Amino acid sequence: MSALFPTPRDLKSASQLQRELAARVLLTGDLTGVRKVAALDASSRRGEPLVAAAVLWDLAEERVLEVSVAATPPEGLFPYVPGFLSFREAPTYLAALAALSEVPDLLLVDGQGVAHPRGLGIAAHLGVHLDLPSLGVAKSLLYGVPAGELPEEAGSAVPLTARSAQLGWVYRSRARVKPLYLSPGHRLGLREGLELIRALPAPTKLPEPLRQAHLWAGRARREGLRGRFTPQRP
DNA sequence: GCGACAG
DNA sequence: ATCTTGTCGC
Repeated sequence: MSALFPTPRDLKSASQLQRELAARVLLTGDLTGVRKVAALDASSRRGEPLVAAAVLWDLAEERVLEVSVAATPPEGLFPYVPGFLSFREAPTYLAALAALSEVPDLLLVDGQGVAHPRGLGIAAHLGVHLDLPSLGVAKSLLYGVPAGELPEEAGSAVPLTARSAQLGWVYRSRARVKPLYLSPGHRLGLREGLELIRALPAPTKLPEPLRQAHLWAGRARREGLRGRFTPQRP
């Protein structure tokens, strides 16, 4: 169920590993058969466990099916270094995913997909590791250049580019809010990634599944919650 | 050498 | 990521 997630001993070997895994990334794939997505987010404070939440979301019914929470003690955490986020957060995400009652069809991850200096943001890393389609949804830019001005209207998007190639999209989920940075992680096309995000409800800047994951991770950290939860059906 | 830098 | 009061607006 859960294979090894290698933790490099330094940033040199970490970069090497990223380049190797980036070569396995597949940037094609559509949404056929994608019914349930798992949204992942984490919450942490210095000196405390890092808490991750996985929210299983039903695309057709537009609702949370279940939530799982996992944590990793501070001693076992890779430090946060820009460009190496997956080594810090992915192990806890894998634990949260393993605690779900079923395997999702696609991962929605808070962070970059292939819009990364070495082509392996956390969404791409998780996608390749689990061999699952994945999409990165970041709240700020790490790598790449927006191709032009982003219109103020909700739903607008402009390509996110680097070295004359498109890596993802700068996307406006709501009018007059800061944009999101989308990039496929694995087994998903650029257009399909945008299509998926546009199909998700977005009452706020973040698409609802990710907003729920954010809320659960924060609440779980503050209240010490762990395990699996099944929200009441309306 | 300098600036940038997901969460 | 987290900390943190008030404030503006529906």
